[in-house]
Amino acid sequence: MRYSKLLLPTLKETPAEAEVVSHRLLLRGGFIRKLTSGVYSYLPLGLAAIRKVEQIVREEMNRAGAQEVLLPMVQPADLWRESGRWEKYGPELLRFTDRHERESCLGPTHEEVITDLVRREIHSYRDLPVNLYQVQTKFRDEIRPRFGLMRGREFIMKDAYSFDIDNEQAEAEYRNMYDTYHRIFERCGLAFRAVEADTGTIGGSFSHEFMVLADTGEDTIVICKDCSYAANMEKARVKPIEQPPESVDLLECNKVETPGKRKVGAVTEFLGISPKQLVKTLVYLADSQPVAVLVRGDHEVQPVKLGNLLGAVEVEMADDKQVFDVTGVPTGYLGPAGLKIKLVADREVVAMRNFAIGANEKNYHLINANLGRDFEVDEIDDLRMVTPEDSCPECAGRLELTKGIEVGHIFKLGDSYSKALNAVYQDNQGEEHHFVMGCYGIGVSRVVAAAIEQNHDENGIIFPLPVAPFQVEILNLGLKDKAISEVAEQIYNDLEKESIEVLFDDRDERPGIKFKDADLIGIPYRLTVGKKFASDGVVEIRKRADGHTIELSPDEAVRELASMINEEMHSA
RNA sequence: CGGGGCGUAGCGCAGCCUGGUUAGCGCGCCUGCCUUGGGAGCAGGAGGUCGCAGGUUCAAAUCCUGCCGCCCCGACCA
Repeated sequence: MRYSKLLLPTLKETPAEAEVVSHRLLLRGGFIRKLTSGVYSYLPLGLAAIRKVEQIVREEMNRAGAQEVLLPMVQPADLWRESGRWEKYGPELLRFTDRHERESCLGPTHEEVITDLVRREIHSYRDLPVNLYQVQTKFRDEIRPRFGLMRGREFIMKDAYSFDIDNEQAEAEYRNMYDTYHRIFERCGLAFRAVEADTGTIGGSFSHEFMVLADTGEDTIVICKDCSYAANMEKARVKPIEQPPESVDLLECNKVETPGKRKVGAVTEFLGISPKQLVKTLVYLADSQPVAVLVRGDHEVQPVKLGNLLGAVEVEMADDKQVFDVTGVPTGYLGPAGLKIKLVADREVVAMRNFAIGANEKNYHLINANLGRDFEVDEIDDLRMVTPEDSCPECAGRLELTKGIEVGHIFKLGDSYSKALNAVYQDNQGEEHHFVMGCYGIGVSRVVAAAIEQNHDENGIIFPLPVAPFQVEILNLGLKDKAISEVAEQIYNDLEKESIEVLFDDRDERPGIKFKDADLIGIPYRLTVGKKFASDGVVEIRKRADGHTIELSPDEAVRELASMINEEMHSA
């Protein structure tokens, strides 16, 4: 492709709206332009990168035995009512009515549609298992779109749905997809990790997220340095402590005045104890029902774990006023003893002895309180966030917290959708069973953003070869010099003959501009034809990632590039 | 939705507080000259409903009211 013919409007300055690096570079590099909040147009370079990811995804999905389909984006409300999600899904589902007043929505995901298709077309165990996927634009009316392609309202997603005869087969397919996802992200040249994840609103029994490791990621994940355990913070288990504490004498529980001491730090300092000897009482609203949660003073509640324990969809912390309305106690002095609302405790609290709690009275705390003697709780579970001080729940090894960008998510769905939509097949006895389903998503457009978040420097993008819009960029720095231009043209033709994807910067621009643009758009290999050819008969190959430069004759350069690229593409 | 901020040329901004000529600056764009290994230089030029609608005023980018859009911080997710 000739640069002079390409719509590639690079920007010297960063548009004010872009905060994160991938957003900035995608805008500056002329990959995308915003139409409206969370909705972007893909320009040729942006599309090329998207296509690269799509191609890898298709090859690996096909290899894994899945078949590609393309499902409608506009979906009837009735189908969503059947699954119960018309009510459940919330405002993220963009709803509208057509001219006949039929209610519809824009597909944020396709469990309903695919299950409907399969229930109509597949009736026999002989046609199973089946895994159907598509690559399609999804629309989710995000509360707050941001970060460019990282969290748009409209985005390109690969979603796959598997239908199996039983759990065993479904789990085999889940593993198949787990392996396939590993291959996909490896081929994309990304550093990533599969982590145990919460199943969220899609539901189902277990699930993994695939996280691209990048400091700018929105999710915090926990990985074990000593084994393969990795999990999303929402899900990360805390290793149960060895039971129970040596026999400690239970001291007498006393009320002490703690004037104005509300925060854990202030209270413990005042009392001369460690935050580990205090239990804090936090009030949450779980589907609007108040519940008090007990955790050790230096720990944090993990709301998703709490929601799972309570079977609640929405869990939020109560504000000071709500707390007072529900308990009659100002925040800072809440305690479990005598509280009238539902009370749950983190597992670790059980092992504590003689600890401090709020007295449920302004300016007072209780010391030497003990669970079982001074108060009871309704339920006990792992409810806190893990910390780097915890050890791995699997191997007791060292844990590390890192940031990640979720680019893929796989779920074992079970039969929740097939039951809701009454999707059944007959087994070899003629008996009807519900399909056992799984679903598997990859945020294709997000993968491109994540690749940039993970691979860039101060000058611009450094694309991994497999997802780069072009593999090589040729700079002709001697446009007015016939000999130089002829060689540049020759190399361009030769590389294209080798099926190498090449962008040829043949613009009538000064060298500085070409170099800066080349760095910005991040094509992995740069081949410069300039005055060194005139003087020494050599051209220059430079690797964007490490700046490594070699000088070769034009013929050698073509051969060298072809072999480097081939090797790199096939080593993954 | 709650909290904060912004809307002036394609992009980045100044001007607004304290109303008053042809609304500026840098980058980009067009023409010519010149230059050609890291976003050159000179000369000339095009480009603006000052987000929209009302209002106050002799006079509004500037003051007031309402609306719209966008960005950032929290709850959602590929």
